[in-house]
Amino acid sequence: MPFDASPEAFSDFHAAQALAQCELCPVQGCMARQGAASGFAAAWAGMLAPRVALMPGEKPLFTVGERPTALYSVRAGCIKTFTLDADGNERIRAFYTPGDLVGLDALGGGRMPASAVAVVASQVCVAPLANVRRLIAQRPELAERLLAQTSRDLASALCLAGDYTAEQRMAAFLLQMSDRLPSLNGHLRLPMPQRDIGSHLRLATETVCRTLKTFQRRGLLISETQGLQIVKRGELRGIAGVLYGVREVELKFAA
Amino acid sequence: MPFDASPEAFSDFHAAQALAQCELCPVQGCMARQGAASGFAAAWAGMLAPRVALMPGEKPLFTVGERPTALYSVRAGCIKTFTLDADGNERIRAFYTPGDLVGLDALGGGRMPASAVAVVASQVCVAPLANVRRLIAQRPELAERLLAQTSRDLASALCLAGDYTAEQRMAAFLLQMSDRLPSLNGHLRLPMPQRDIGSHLRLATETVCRTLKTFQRRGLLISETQGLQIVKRGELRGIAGVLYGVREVELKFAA
DNA sequence: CGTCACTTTGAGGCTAGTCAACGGCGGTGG
DNA sequence: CCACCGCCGTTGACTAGCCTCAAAGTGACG
Repeated sequence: MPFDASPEAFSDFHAAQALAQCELCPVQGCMARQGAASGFAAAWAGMLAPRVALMPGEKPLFTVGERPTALYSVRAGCIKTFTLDADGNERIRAFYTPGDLVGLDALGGGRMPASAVAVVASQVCVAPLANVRRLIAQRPELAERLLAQTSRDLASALCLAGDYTAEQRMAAFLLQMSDRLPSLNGHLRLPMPQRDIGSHLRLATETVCRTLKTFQRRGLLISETQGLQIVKRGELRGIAGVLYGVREVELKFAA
Repeated sequence: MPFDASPEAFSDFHAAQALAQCELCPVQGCMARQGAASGFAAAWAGMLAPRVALMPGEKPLFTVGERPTALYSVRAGCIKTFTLDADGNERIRAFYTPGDLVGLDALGGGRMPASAVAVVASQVCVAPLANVRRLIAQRPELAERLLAQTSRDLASALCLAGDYTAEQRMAAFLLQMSDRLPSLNGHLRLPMPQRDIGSHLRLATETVCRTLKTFQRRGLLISETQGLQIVKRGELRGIAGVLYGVREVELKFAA
């Protein structure tokens, strides 16, 4: 198969994603909220390098140890970042879906802390760091947005670093994905295989599978080929607990 | 004992820490490197609220769920951030030692994702967010520094989120602490009890203790009352692997 | 219709957690 | 000055959750 990830080559599903407008981009996203700063979007868009298409199995977007040269805004598809352990196994650090910024964890050091490849046919916008720096100097609000996004990533990474059971992790992961991925009337299609989910959540693929089955047996969801349907979102939230950003539980702590 | 954490009340050890100059502060830190921007340090220092003294067991620096109002630069001592799980157990998200910035993971959301208390008698500089924002508008390089620091925190949090053994975690933690804490000719004094270390590394306190003993039995370190001495730093690095930012191992991956 | 990657299921083992008990140290009060 | 108490660290025995290994089932695709 030739290297072809143009929108035409996408499935219907991905075509829908590709059509998502640039408001998805966290850098541009809050424009509407902030009103003003009308020239900002144009300034950001104007410094982007040409968009890049990525297919799974193709060349990585970047590789661990490289010098960081750009930030990447996911426009369609799904990107994963990972490192390899001593046995050559992937340790997936994060999945990035349309609207996410890839590369924020490299801004502090001189080296990429991970490699990045596409999980499915994907498109990313490339923002060269030199341009980003220049734009920051002109428009400090860009820095604030990047900072806010990095901060959110940090908060969720710190959460994932905690000690939670397989069910808690899976529940939180599914809820998160259903928030971030477009669902076609309730049917959620997970772009990554269970092996990747496990590698991200620190679970064996067998455990991922078994946990899904358990959830299904309890009627929390219906698993389908290459996807699933969440039935009892509330109960999943209860299982995920703190891992899913809901704060109702905190009232208990006062007691 | 009254609320008194003035330098005079500190032990010799903490007094030494308190004397650390403001170059520790990551916001000011790279001044020397960057040369130029001479007015920057003064601008930063000028907008700081009065320094705060904290004692363990006293009122938290901030509490989970609060609206973020400031960033905090640790000047002396040790601060930990944590949340409580359903059973009321602490889950320690991070330790902050002199030179660290606390609160970066709150910049993206409207709520503090954790509470913060002192582990030992500590002092922090308070940088009100309103002032920070104002200063960012004037001096974009501040945003870049905060971004770099947040990015580093993110990279290390993503690392800690991975699947590693008790020994790997402990080795990485000890190496990190020996980098960040002042050591008196090789003698490293850990400010936090083993229970806290375990809560941070997702290990039972018994496991922390056993792992330390194992390291000692192998001659990697000598554990002392309230501290330890690292003997074979190289071997500890080998155990920590990717968790400690050393990249030598990567050569193996090429094969 | 065969291949291949992914998913599913079962059996067994290991890491680290839990539970329980003890020793040491520092503070506190008689 | 010493007995007491509480926190912390230490050690052992047992347990549980999850991983490993193995093998069969399923779907996508050439």
